[in-house]
Amino acid sequence: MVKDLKIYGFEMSRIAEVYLSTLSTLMTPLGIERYFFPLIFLSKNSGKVTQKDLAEAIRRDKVYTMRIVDYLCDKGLIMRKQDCNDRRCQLLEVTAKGKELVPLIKEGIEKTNEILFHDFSGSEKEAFKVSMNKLFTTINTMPEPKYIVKAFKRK
Amino acid sequence: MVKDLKIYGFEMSRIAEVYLSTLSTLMTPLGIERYFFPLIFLSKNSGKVTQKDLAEAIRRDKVYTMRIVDYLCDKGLIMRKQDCNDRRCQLLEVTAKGKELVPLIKEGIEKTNEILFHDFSGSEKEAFKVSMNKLFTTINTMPEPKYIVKAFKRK
DNA sequence: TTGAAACAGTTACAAAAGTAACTAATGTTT
DNA sequence: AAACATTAGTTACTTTTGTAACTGTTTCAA
Repeated sequence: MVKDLKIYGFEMSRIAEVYLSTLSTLMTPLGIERYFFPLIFLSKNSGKVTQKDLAEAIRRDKVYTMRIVDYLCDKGLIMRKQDCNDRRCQLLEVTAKGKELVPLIKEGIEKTNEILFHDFSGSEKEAFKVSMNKLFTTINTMPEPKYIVKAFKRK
Repeated sequence: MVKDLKIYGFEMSRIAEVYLSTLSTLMTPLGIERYFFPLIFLSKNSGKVTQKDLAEAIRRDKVYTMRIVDYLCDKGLIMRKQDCNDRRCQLLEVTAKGKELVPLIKEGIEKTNEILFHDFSGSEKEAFKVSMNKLFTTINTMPEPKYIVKAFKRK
């Protein structure tokens, strides 16, 4: 057991990097290089969510989230709209261009999954998905103050 | 199948982040906040490898690798030693202090794994490890030019 | 043997991400 | 309703990471 010890964090960050850069390479010619997950989230909730809601969905701070929104606005994929009820908020609306892109992103994801999981059997894929969901649930419900800190501590 | 589509890259990068920051939190009081994998690699090959070798092992460019070496040197965990045969190279040697740290890092990894995989059965853990190895092998043998680019493209 | 190419490592600059302080709007308390 | 606290979003600054150009050394072909 000790002999087989694994630093999953190291491998995972490499795999995630390759995963996202593969997807990025596939999608760049179509007009979006990153922030696929946020765009998909917004397309499901177009006009109904604020930056704060997006920040919660992607579990990132509001500055990072604002940069994503800036990026997607610059690309003409979403728009900020003032919320009439609360002028502090802005509702995020996916444009026609953004909506067209979503199915293409999903194709890109499928293609990326095919590349990376090419040697996985159907049941292996299924088991892996279940495991990832478990891990994701675990990290999203962890008692923050005890162990978890920001991505990396500064002094 | 399409309905259950998953952007693994997004989840993985979050999981990796939490994983490494958990480990970081556990290890910081002991004198090392990051670069656990490089130190473990170097401890297995103390005095026998160069920065280039380390760069290959962690699959990173040489500048990033140099920064890791700087960090570990600053902490007094490794030392750069001129290679007499080739004065371009420097052999990386783990200090006594560094060697003492390695088993503590392994304990930290075990503890981190326990936290993150607490709801995994033995066979689930085993299957997950196999899957991660497969993925890691896949990304390390991928035909670079076709799909894979750097972590993120700049213009 | 010498001059171009390759190589290990470093430096310097550019882009991205994190942190904290700020602005403007809304809520709350007395 | 005035003073204070809270909230959404932004700006400004710092740290980290990526990229390219550079230095000194070695290799190899003419």
